Amino acid sequence: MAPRKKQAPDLNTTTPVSMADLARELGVSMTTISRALSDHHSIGPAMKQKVLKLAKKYNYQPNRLASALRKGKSQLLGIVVPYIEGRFFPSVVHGIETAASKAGYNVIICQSNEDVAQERRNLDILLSAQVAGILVSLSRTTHDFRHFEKVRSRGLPLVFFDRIVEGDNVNAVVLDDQEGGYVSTRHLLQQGCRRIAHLAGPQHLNIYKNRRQGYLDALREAGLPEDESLIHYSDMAQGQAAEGLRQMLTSANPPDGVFAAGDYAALGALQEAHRQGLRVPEDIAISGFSNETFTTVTQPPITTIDQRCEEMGQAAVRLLLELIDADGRPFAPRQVALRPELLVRNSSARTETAPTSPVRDPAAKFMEASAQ
Amino acid sequence: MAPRKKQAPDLNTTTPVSMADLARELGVSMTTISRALSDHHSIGPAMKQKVLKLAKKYNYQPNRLASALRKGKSQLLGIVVPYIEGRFFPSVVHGIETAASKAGYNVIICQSNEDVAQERRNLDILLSAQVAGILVSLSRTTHDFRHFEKVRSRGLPLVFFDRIVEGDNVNAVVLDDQEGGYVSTRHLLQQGCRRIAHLAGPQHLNIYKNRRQGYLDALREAGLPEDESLIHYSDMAQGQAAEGLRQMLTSANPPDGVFAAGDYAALGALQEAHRQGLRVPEDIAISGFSNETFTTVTQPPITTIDQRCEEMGQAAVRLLLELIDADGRPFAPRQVALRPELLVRNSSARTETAPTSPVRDPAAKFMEASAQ
DNA sequence: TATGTCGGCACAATCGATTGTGTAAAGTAA
DNA sequence: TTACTTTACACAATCGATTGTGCCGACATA
Repeated sequence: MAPRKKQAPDLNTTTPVSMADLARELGVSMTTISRALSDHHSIGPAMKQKVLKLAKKYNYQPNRLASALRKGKSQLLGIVVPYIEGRFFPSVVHGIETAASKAGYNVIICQSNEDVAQERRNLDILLSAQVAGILVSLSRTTHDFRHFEKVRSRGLPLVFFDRIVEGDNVNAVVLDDQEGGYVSTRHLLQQGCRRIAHLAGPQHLNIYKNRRQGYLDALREAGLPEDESLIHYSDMAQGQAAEGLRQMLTSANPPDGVFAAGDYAALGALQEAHRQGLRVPEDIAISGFSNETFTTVTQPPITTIDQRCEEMGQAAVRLLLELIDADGRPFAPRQVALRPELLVRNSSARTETAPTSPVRDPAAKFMEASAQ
Repeated sequence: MAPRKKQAPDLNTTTPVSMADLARELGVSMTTISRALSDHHSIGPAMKQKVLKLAKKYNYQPNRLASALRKGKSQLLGIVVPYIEGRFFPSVVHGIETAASKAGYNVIICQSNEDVAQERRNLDILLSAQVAGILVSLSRTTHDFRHFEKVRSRGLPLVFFDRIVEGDNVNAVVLDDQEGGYVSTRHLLQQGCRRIAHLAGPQHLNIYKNRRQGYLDALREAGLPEDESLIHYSDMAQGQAAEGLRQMLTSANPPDGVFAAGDYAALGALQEAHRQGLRVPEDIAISGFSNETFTTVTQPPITTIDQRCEEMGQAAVRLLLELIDADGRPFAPRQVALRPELLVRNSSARTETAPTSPVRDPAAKFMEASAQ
């Protein structure tokens, strides 16, 4: 029935030592061991020392399962992301894991693969794993949010990041996309651009809508008119963006700057500009969005917006830990908006004295380690 | 003492239903519930139906902690990687998570940050979390492997991937780097190159040593001499590689092809070739290694070797699951070497009829979703 | 009818750690 | 010295699920 204790089943495998083993060895109760290890006041210093020493000697490792079962809470955080690929999500996960482990938590990670059903299953799994909190970035197919009600009804801390449930009764961390569009466009204006095109993304997605709004804000602030003929809508693919720019360049009054809502679109624009024999940034300045790795290796490197991936992960964990610490006490939901960071590179820097890009080159870290 | 049951502590939070609740409701023992849910033969079909129905009605979720505690094994796999950044590790993790969840396991992920001490701590954490198995890619600073002995002594399945402990008494999955160097070089030969330079990496790292060996194998097979003046050693940074190629191009007998052991080096070579006014691939063909995202967006796109990141993750999980299923029974350690995949792109494809690159463009998947 | 077999379910121990309460002995105050 | 507090530890229940064994009734066999 019970696995035989202290008896190697096969070869030289060892069963880990438990508190009971320590207690037996010292001739005290398990209570004493447990409290000594957690530095409880009701245990004398002498006894504490003895226990600590023995634990070290036997290399005692507490069984987290047992502890979590008894306490009703594990030291695990759950993450649900659409996928772990590309540049964005891995970086956020990196930030999450780093912040979590610093706080003594470990993370169990799930992918929804952009599928609501799997997102639902993932939540169930995390619930049954008794995680202490959950971090979620929604799948694209999630339009019904009832499965999160189950999490809330358990009183389990829940924080959304990047792809969030809109509303002010949720805890969430996002990038301020509007600000990103604004600073990008303002930068192009500062470089002397007066007719700035915008390669816009699908407007039913908030991120693209907000980036466009930021673009418009900057134009208005500069006293420039909103000109729909300078805005090209696409799904942000390289080729489509290039085609969009090509059309605008044939007009009587072509643009002298491009704010692309995504780096692939910016790349398409850059290639199209080259095809048209335009100099970048002298004839046309270009900026993108997302700080994809390749933006540093194009000729010229592309000015872009860094999305603060790691900071987003860290901020999400901070918020989640606050919720955990609140432990069910009333907590006013909070939405955090991270300030995007403009990385000025040569695709837009016309003046020698243009602010140089801070060292946040995502590639730098891996150049010498390109083979992992 | 015990958290009050069935009593909302605060607002409208609910405690999950347990087997005991179901048992009470049906007036049967917990044994019956447990066995009915696990389809045990000693439970009648009628009772099974009743239990299943009630479980569904109350949305019963088994407490995995309790189950794992009792059974001594959880449904969790542990991953230890140096970091979750760049292109390689996230993709492998993606493959791991996908394969694991398909098999009913979830993964808890740890970063060593290239630090042995943290790698050690991570192992301890995973042990105390009672994971069913561990997947490891070594940190760069790991030269002492004793901490893995603890894992083995617990009889816990252990599989290394990519950065492995050398030897034939470990289970491991790697890319066949030598094969990668071989097929790359052979491809360049097929394109008509006769003086192929090699931008090599640090030879104390196995991956670079093996890539170089594959390069030499292909040359020998083609009856070409080994020429050290055509090999430039560096740490694979873009600038260093460019400088290396520049020197070779000034020689009396310049190369007409370049096999770079890394994509950043290949990029440096490409840029240098352009600076020298050379046409790529007509005057000089270039191929890289790793299939970094940017290789598809350069002009021309760079031929490279895909490292089968996802397949590596999946293969590692398959091996780990075999070990888990073996459950301590003798198992002959196995080392799996994945066949690299050559992606022919225009930096090396001289003929129109050159084999076109299969659709494994890492960027394609995210082009339309560049904003995550 | 007596014995044997099997299906169907309950008892109770168990995994390992936590914790409210009980209870001695030691220390302090009056 | 008596009463009271503090110190230091043990008892035992508990978290929720699993499982070897025992038991009872039903049915089959001789």
